[in-house]
Amino acid sequence: MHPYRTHTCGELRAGNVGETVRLSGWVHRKRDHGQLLFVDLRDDFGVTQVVTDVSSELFPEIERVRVESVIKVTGTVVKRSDETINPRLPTGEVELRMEAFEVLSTAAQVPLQVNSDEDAGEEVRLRYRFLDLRRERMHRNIKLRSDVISSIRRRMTEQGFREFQTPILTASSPEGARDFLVPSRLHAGKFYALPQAPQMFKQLLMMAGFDKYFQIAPCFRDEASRADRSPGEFYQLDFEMSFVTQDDVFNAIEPVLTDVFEEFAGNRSVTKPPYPRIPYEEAMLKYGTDKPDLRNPIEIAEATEPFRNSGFGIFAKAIEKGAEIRAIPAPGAAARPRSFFDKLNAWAQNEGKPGLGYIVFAEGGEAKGPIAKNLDEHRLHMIKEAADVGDGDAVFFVCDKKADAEDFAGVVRTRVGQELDLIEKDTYKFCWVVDFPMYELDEETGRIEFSHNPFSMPQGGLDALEHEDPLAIKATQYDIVCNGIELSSGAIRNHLPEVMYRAFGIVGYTPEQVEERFSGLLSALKYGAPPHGGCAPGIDRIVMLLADEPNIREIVAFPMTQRAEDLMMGAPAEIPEERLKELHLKVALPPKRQSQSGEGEKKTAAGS
RNA sequence: GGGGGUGUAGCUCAGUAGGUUAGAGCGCUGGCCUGUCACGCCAGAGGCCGCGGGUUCGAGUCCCGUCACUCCCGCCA
Repeated sequence: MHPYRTHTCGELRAGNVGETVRLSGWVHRKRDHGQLLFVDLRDDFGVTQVVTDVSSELFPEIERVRVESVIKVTGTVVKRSDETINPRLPTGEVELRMEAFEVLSTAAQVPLQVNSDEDAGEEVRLRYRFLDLRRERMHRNIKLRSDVISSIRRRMTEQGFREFQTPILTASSPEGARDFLVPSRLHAGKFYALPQAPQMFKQLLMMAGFDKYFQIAPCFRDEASRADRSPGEFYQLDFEMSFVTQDDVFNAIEPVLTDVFEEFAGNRSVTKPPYPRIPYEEAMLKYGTDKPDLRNPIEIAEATEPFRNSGFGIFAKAIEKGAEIRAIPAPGAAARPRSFFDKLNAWAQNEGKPGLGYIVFAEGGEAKGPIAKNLDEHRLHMIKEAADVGDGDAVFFVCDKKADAEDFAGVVRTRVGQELDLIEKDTYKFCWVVDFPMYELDEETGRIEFSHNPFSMPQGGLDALEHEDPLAIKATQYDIVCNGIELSSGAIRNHLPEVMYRAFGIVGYTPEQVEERFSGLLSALKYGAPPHGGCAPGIDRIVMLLADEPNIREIVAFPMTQRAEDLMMGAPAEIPEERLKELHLKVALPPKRQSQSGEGEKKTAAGS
């Protein structure tokens, strides 16, 4: 017999009755009746009930075993009597009558209850992550993550993509987020950087003639975290393809995403290819964001004209000064009481806005509300047309400078959708946002900057860069959005050095500076580069959506805290003076923080 | 860098208007219990009320500072 187990804890069925078997696992729960004792034995695969009573000489011994200890049990599989079958357990038709047992590892009193759904504090969960991960929900999430990644790998390979590794120790990238730096022992005063993404390397693989690349790529960025953005590191399904148009990229990834989502979505529906493609400008107008949540059916409308020179002075004057009006339809809201509109108005004021104007189009055809009486029939009709509403609906209005009006209209759209319970449930709605602007104006400096990825191919190429208003030029760049969450950014890359020089010239780089900063990429472009493009959907966010978790830590096995500390391993940590010396480093702490590390606050699980 | 929330027993939380000895559930320890599956019943131990300062006759409670966890803004090409 195997020294640890003949079966797993999720395996035994009525068909095994009579067999002598051995199980190993954690003591999930104990029910001690004094003369009779049950142990729920748990492993990765399930739970099996073990039973013994006072007739066994081992009885006093197993009574003393604490939960979460690891034991091995040998015994006979017996059928449970009809009234003692547990239908909630796959193994619930049988139980293991204990004949021998051995404690393989004893557990101290646990700082969080593994066998309970009760929420535990974040700090305790992270400090004792190995216990937290034993709990059912986390265990399920991490297994889901593993399965999702396997499925993605298989599907990408089936699509003709080949998986590559790219360096972890690389050079600092001059654009974008803050890098994590690694000091070099061999090169005094020099540093490696951890990659923010394998962007350059995947492009270089294209230039090396590998047709289709992908990687479940670790990415490192030293930026602040959010609920949907883990501090420090995260993973992308990074892929790139040669000789492709934007449509080819979409056609390659859409079936992978839809199939992966359908595989793990349970009874939730998933957008089928082709996904809707929404130009950036349209997304900002209709949804007030560049990551529209299409589960919300409300579409914002432009409604400046009906208010121009109208009797509603506040809006009319603002329009004179360049403001625009956005109308947010509220289908069916005419039946709502006055308090509904007052509540939303108060909410808007709480958000720092002057208020939230509205018109109610009552069932009888009458237009009500503080704004309506200032507008004539014709203007009211124009609003109905623009916002595509009829009697029984209401419309909210936002009036501000274009960008601010768009932004807040988007917030109102979400809020109204929630209030009216219009958000579709149990569905994954994908779309592409396309035609991002290549450049934008920095409001503070008045200078033109890249608005997203500087290595995207500008639409219209060199000709557009030379002859068009930079702010009107679109990039061949696109985002995948699912349920209002940005999964990915991608682009058809700029593979032409002369276009690169020109594109960077517009934001003020001399050709020499471009040469200096991107020498690796540029030199590769000069020896025959295929037109290429790709994308990099975030693995963590995909798993988050599939696991239906609101926080990214719930689908990462060993996440750091919001302030990018690992409470279990105690990272980051100070290092001994000799190591600093070896690395040619001197630490110069800011004066204020110099001696704040004591206080016993840094204890780790291992040390306590 | 800025704003909000939280911090009380091993864990999750309650704690009234600033007033006697700070409570509950789970866990833990001991006792009883032969069909439970969140077993049940009885008893007990367990507290730097995050930390430091202040106001007050008196602070878990009010004020100031600080630390930790967290959410948001900035940031994330």
